[in-house]
Formats: sequence, C-alpha cells, structure tokens
Amino acid sequence: MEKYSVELKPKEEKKEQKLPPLEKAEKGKVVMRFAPNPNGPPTLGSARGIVVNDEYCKIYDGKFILRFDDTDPRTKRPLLEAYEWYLEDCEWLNAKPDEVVYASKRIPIYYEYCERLLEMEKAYPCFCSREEFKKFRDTGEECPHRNIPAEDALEIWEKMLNGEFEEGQVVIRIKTDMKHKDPAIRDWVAFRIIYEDHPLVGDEFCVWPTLDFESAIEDHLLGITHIIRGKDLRDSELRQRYIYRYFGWDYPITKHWGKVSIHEFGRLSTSELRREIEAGNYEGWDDPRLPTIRALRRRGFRPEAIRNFILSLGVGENDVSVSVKNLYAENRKLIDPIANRYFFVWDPVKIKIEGLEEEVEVKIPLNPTKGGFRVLKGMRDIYICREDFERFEEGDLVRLKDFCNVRLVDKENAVFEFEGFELKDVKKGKNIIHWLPTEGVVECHVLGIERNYEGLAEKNSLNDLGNVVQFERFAFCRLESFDDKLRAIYTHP
RNA sequence: GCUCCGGUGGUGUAGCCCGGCCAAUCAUACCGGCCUUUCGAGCCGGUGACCCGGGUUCAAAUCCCGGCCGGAGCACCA
Repeated sequence: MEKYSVELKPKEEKKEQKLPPLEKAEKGKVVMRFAPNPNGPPTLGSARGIVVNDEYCKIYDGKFILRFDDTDPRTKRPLLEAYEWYLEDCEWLNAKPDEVVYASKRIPIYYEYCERLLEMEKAYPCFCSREEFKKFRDTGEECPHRNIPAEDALEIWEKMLNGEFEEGQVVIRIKTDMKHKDPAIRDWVAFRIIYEDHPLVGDEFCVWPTLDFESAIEDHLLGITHIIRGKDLRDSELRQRYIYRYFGWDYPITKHWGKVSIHEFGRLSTSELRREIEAGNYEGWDDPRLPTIRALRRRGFRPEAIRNFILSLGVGENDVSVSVKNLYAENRKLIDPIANRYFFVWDPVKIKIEGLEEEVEVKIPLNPTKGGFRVLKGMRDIYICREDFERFEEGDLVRLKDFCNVRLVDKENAVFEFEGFELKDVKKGKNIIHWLPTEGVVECHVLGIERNYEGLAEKNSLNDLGNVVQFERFAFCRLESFDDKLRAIYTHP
C-alpha cells in the first residue's frame, strides 16, 4: 500500500527573474499599464500585455493600471460585456489592476488639452479630405488649413463639439513637421467626428480622440513610467512625443515586442475571431478551440502556466512563432502531480473474459505522486477502446492495467481468455491497456480540439467534477459537468 | 516606394549595451534508455544554433561596413 504513497515533492520554484531588468526602473516608483480596446475577450495575445506589464510591476513593487482605450465607437466598437471579461481575466491571471481607467468616460479631459494645443497653435482644424491630405503628407507640403489663427481654430472646434459639422468634414491635426523624414509622423489626426452611440457612454459625444492622442494624454496624467506594447505602436511614440514636447512633459520609457503567432492558433486577432464566431464556425468566445483566455480557463489551464508560457517568450522585438506544446508543457508541470487518474474508454467495445472465476475488486492508484486509490470492479464483461481492440490479433497477450492478463482467443466474438492476475509477461508497452467494467461507469463526452469523443468513464471520476483529471493513455481533461452524461473538455496530452 | 526594427539549434529564449570566463543558457520538440503496470504520462540521457561576406582586434555571437532574409508603420483602427 505504501508503495504508492510517495511523498509529494513540491517542485521548488526557482526564484530567478523571468524578465530582463527594466531600464531606469526604481523599486516602488514604476507605473505601467495595459491598454486594450475591449472589442472582444482577452486572448493569449492580450495576456502577453497583461502578464508582462503586471510581472514588471510585481518585480518593482509598481502600480499596474488597466486602461480601456475605447475611443472608437464605430470601426473597433467596444463590446459591453468585454469590459467585464478583461477585469475577470486579469484577476484570474493573477494580474489584478491597482486602478482601472475608462477613456470613454474621460473625454472632456482630452478636450481641454486639445483646446490648449489649439491656443498654442500646435494643433489645427483641417478640412482636407483623406485623399487631399495624403498628397500633402507624401509631398511634405503644408495644407492650407495649417496656419489658421488660434481664435478661428477655437471657434471651429466649438462648432465641432456642437455638432455643426458632418462626419469627415473636419478633423483636428497635431502639428509635427511636414518635412519629417517618416511620412507616417507628419501632422497626424487627434480628433475626428463620429455620430454613433458608444456602448458605454451613449451619444454624449460626437468628437472622439484617436488612440494616439488619448493615450498620450493619459500616459502623462496617469504617471506612466514605462510602456511595453506591440511594435505596431512604435510610431505612436514618435507622434506623441510632439505633444509631450509642446507641454514640456517627459515621455515614458518604451519597449516594443514583435508579433506572436501560435502554430496551432495562427495570428491572434480579435477581429478575426469575432468574424469566425459570427460565421458560426465556433460555439462562442469560450469554445475550447479558441485562443481566448476564457476558453483556456474552461479547458483547465492554470493561470501560472499561461504566465510562465508568456514570460518564456521574452520581450524581444522579433516576431515569434511558437507551438502551443510549450504551453502544454508548462501546464503539465503544474497539474501532473495533482491531477487524479481515471479510465476513459472511447469508442468502447465490449469484450468477454472467459475463465475468470469471480469478480474482483481492483485498486488502482489515483495519482502516482500523491497516492490514493480508486476501485473498479474486475469482471467478465468489460469495455476496451476500439482502437486497442482492432490492433490485437488472436493469440495476443494483453495486460488490463492493474487488473489481469488476458489472451485474445476469438476476435470475431471479442472473447479473451483469463491468464492470471500476476503482472508478468506483459510488463510494459502498448499491450498494457486501460479498460472499464460494465458497472460503475458513466457515459462521457469529451469536447476535443480536433474531434470530439464519445465513450465511458469511471463513475469515480465524478468526485473530481470541476477539476482537471488525467484520463490515462488519453489526455488531461477538465470535467465540466454531469447531467445525463459526464461532459469533459480536452485540456492537452 | 518612404521610414523604422530585427536575424542565436526544428521552435522559443539567455548572452550582445560594457569584446575574452561562450567548443554558447534554459525550455520545448525530436531520438534513445528507464519504470512491479499510463511507451499518448513520468524519470534519465543524447542530437542540435551564433544569416552571409568583409573590417577592427592578440581576441567578435558580441564593435564597424556591405549584402541577403524577415517584420512593422505610412488610417478621420486600436
């Protein structure tokens, strides 16, 4: 009995720093933020922003802010439920923000700063169409509106706010340098007119700041010291620095990482996922095949595994393309010592064991490191996987794991012959298979990644409802619910 | 096209700023072995990389130049 009760060795956590030191970071003074647009649930991609920023805050005793950059009610319209999802998932990832900010609720603040810029003649209302302005930008010429005097500019701004212009008729641009060597930086748009209800603040506003403007102001107001984000926002820094210069502010220290793509999931774009779901290709945002945090949680991943996986990607600027197997490995380290083992027989075939005198009680270890047992009834009629059954030929000796040895004598009728309880002859290898009696089992459906599985599982496993278990020789699965049958979700091998 | 960034084993990563201790770290994958019972788990071991060419130097993955390859931005999206 004690041969299974090996003591649980707590895999000691190496306290090594998982991230490179942050430039000019002082303990206790670091303020960082993760600033998503909540137009869908957090994905593994968002988790990178959450985890890396949070991890640095933890390392430096800093402050972690979650800021919703939700200032576009149309093109990347926020999803009302998603605000809550971000809060939930951050907390689940052990990255509870110290402060939460909603940009859409702070629009008047951005207006004030815009007015100051207009007064300083560092911003101007521009009536060029996109196409017209593109020409100026490409040639490096100033557009005719660039030198509108402050008073007139302010007047136009007032009219914008009052809804006296059509959408697209006028925008506010920040003066940079029309000769800037990178055309992307030249006089960028800070405010535009959009007549559309915002999911959070309704129709209160019709003049909306762009991300570059809103983010620039907020980062300063919030006292952000370090920004780490995707390299797609690299030029933002160059644009925003103009505002910082005009106001005499210091720009935070920045770092940018490349794109992550996961072999099995592809690029992690929220908009794409949304399209797929709306097209009915997935059941919802928590469909286990999806790379959303809620799907991963549903599958039974540990938040620590996700953190470790993300941190292992580092913060380099080159794009990474990694396999989920790395995530699986991280999770396995955490759950292997605690997940109870059970038998799950998919595509079951009923076989008969001839010559088995009486039913026996079979004790099987619950977990090799933790110890404990579960009991199955060893009887004449049992189930095994069709996959296994098909492999065998008459005369083959098979070990029913922890039960007995049997020999296939009549494949046609699925009859085996009892050979003894002793573990001998078949001590290892593919001929040790798992099995299930005809009593003490429940129907089980496993929602898989590539395919789903129908079969039978030990009734014992009901004790682990809600937990992740290992179905031996199958995979780790999370037992989600039990109604007419046990419903499990495939976690990973 | 213009601007910027990056290239370390199959994959990801450390090292590069401040050249030598790097015949290059760690993980994953793969292969092999082990296990009185998961060969789809676990344990142990092994294979495997500095994009190319020049230069500087006693010494270069690390510094410089050129090339090649990859990526990002150039939206009234974030």
